Amino acid sequence: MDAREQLLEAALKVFAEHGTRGATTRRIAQAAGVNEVTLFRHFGSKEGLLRAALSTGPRAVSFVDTHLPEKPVDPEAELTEFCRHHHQALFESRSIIRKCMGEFEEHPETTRTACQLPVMISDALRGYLERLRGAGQARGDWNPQAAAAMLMGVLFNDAMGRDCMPERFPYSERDGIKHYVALFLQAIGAGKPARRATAPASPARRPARPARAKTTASRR
Amino acid sequence: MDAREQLLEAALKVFAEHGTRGATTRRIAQAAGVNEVTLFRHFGSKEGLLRAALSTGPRAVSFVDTHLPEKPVDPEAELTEFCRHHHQALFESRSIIRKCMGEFEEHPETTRTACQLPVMISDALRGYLERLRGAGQARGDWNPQAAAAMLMGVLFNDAMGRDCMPERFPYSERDGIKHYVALFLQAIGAGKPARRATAPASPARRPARPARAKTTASRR
DNA sequence: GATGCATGTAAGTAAGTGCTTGCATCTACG
DNA sequence: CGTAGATGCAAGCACTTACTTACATGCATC
Repeated sequence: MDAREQLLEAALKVFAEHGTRGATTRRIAQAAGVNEVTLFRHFGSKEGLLRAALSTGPRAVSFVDTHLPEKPVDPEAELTEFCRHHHQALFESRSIIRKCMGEFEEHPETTRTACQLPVMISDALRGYLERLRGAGQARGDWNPQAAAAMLMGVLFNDAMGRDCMPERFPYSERDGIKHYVALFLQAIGAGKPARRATAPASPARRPARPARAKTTASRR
Repeated sequence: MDAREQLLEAALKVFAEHGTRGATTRRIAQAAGVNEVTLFRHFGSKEGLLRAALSTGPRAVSFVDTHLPEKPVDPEAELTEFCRHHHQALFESRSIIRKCMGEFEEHPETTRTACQLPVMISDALRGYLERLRGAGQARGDWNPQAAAAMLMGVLFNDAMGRDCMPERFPYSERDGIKHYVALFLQAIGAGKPARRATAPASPARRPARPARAKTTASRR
């Protein structure tokens, strides 16, 4: 309603499509349905508007809540939940993320602020993985930071590549996450124990794993 | 030497720094040490120059050789080799890759051609993983496409994020790859079997694994 | 020495860009 | 009613950008 809000919203949208250089004041004003002069009256300059839009927008779009519990109970369910939310957030903001990445060389400071969020999420995931292993729900001497990078890496890769190279992601978003989580659980030694797949041998018992609070739904 | 070559080289460099819109003909000509008019005489238009530069440049920079053998022998060594090369290629071209990604919405066709390479590499990796499992060197019912996405995802994530969010990658490039490969081997059921994590005991012999053609260097 | 070819130089054009100015209009509120 | 503040509108300004034109220069080859 308010011209100011409309401008912020339009700025974000035009920026996502055309980047800083392509987001001309004329284009933004038109997208906002507002006179170009009003833009300068409110924000002083194009740079001011973009800064305002980028500092408020993505903060609202994304979220600090990682959906990872303090005390791990059901790693598969919890990681799936995390992946779904994180992937969705990435996919929704993919245009803006790509633009920010592309402008890293020219506007490092803008990109830096945009990077704070993934850094925080990565930290949260790393902490969760450490707790998981501490509680004996995962085994191995893997590096938690690298493991976090691995999971967030696939999600990022999927969210960024799904639209521009669909051949690489023939499965649905939902199935993809299932596959990623299953692989990841194996990687951190928290996967399903007995697995006869191709070469069955002895389904050796796996060490203590606390009883599930709530079971996960899917299991193929 | 040749003005044409200098222009192509300069175009690629300026594009990597400023993107399509920021790569002005003046800037490119100056970077090439050539008169601006010469640019138009050779390539007709800025678009023509950029197209020529982008179609020759990255093809030379990257490589189709994935370093993955037809017959898997030593998965750890082979995947490490693959990761090193792929990561290095990604990291070296990170500026151009970021720019292309950022311009996907505006120039989908350009981005599409840039995407052909990762698609091919992904296919090669998927094939390798299938062969690996077929030969009994990996176990589990994981999805090969998703597994390929997982490994390429971390590499991509690392190569793109290492400079703009170093907090997320506190380890060296080399160590990172070691961690990723170790995690990945576990994920696809090709990791080291016995693993007492924090408390090492007997360096128990590992079960049948075909004799190494060439041994890998490091082993932590 | 003459011809042709690649390049440099100078100038200019039309369009777009960020931003400003001056003035008219509308609306809310005393 | 009157006034103040927010907005629209038209025009313009200084600058950049892609691209063109016209002409001069160097260099190799016949």
